[in-house]
Amino acid sequence: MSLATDAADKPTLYKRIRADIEKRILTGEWPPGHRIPFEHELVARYGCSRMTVNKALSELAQADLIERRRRAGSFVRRPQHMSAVLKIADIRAEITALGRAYGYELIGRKLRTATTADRDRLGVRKVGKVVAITCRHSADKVPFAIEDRLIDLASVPDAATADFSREPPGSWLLHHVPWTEAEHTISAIVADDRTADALAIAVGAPCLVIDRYTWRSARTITAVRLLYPGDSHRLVARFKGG
Amino acid sequence: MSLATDAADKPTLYKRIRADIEKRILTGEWPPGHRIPFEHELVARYGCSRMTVNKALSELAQADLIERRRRAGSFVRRPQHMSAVLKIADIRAEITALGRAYGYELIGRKLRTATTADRDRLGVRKVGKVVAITCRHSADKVPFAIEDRLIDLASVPDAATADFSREPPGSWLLHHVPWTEAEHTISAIVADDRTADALAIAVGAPCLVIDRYTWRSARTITAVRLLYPGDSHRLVARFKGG
DNA sequence: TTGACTTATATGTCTAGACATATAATCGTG
DNA sequence: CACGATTATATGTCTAGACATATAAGTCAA
Repeated sequence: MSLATDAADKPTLYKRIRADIEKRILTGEWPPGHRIPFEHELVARYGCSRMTVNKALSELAQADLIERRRRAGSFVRRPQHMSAVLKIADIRAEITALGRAYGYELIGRKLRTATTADRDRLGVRKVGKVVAITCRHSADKVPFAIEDRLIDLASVPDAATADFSREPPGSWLLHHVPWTEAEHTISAIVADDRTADALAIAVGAPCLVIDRYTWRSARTITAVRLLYPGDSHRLVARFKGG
Repeated sequence: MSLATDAADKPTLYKRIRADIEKRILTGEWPPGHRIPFEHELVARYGCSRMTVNKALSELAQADLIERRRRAGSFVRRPQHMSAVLKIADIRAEITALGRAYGYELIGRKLRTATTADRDRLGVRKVGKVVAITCRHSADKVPFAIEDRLIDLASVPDAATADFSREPPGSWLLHHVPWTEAEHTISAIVADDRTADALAIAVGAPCLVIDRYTWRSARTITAVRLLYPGDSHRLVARFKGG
């Protein structure tokens, strides 16, 4: 055993190996495309078993920092695309996290057989029932966002009887319905009369729009459009890359 | 040695174990907070060694689907926050991927000692040199985005001599400078005179704004503001969760 | 030159153990 | 009952092997 570089291993060995390699990649010492030492070389360098270096390299591969190719070796991945993790919290959580008082108001709720427009929006072909909800979220009594949502009752039957007059549909869905995939589209618009009125902003003021579609295994659950005052709301996405 | 459920293991064993557990979580059979069987129970169920189930569980933990607690067991994580992966590609790649002709035009480039405003924007305290660049990206001759960028020369000395009259600074940086972290802020504004003119849109039209700050190990590299016509540009974020 | 076959090799997966360590649960004591 | 000490236990890490498998590289014949 006798480690080549044992230097008081506070963290565990495989973590040190992983950190060592990560550092060289992130500093640019090992640029994209560079071949990382073979497992047997790292085994010799760190004086450990192959399973240990394998664990370190596997985690780096899972994090997309390196690419492993049989017989060829492991290589530093090139910064494929700048991808960012956008945290889109439940609105209530978002507001309370800011230390502001959360307010919620149900504006409208309709249970109806899906219209052509509804089916188009949800991306379903079968005719079925849907719940359409419009509501307003506020922070310290100031309008924060307008939510316009459609829920497919074929996927979420419980939504027909859920009480959305007190609990926002977003929170209810997040806690009652498991989802597997979703898609956001972010765009900007200017407020028309109705929007301006609902958000208590001027007509022609900028608004940030988030359209979100949520599925559970290829089955649409809900489609929602969130409207935020564009000058006061910001989406923040932090990310890491190589 | 004699699998309890061996059923023609096309994928490898640990992958099947991982997929089995993942499925139960995603279908809601094991809701957030549910305790996953102990490793020794899974060892008995699948008739394999502990390292194999450990690998499956470790990957699920790395993917944030479960949480592991010593002595207590492994638990399904509650859907903490809806986090989305926002792919923000290099603009040139984004446009060519749409099958449109990419156009680039350098509007202004200045090398100067950082002003107070520059230092504030880059988040640096020391006085140093910066490069300020303004340029326009277009798709099929139509203005697509206006880029307003500041590069810290202390972090990226090569940027002083790089030729940004032909290559967009975003592409150049992505291919020449490794980065470790970045932050995006997305908001909406309405076009003022200068913006409207540069994007060939009407004054008062909505614009999507992306402010991006990029660092390499706590050191600011660049700050950029991208302005898109809000009605024609959309940011798409797909994501998966539990 | 090209295509088909062979070989060497790096990674992929797995085993049957081991000791370390954090911590939930229990037990004892003031 | 409250609180500190003890114990049991599940995960965390690691080893020294093994065989599987994809594939880069080399070999040879058409």
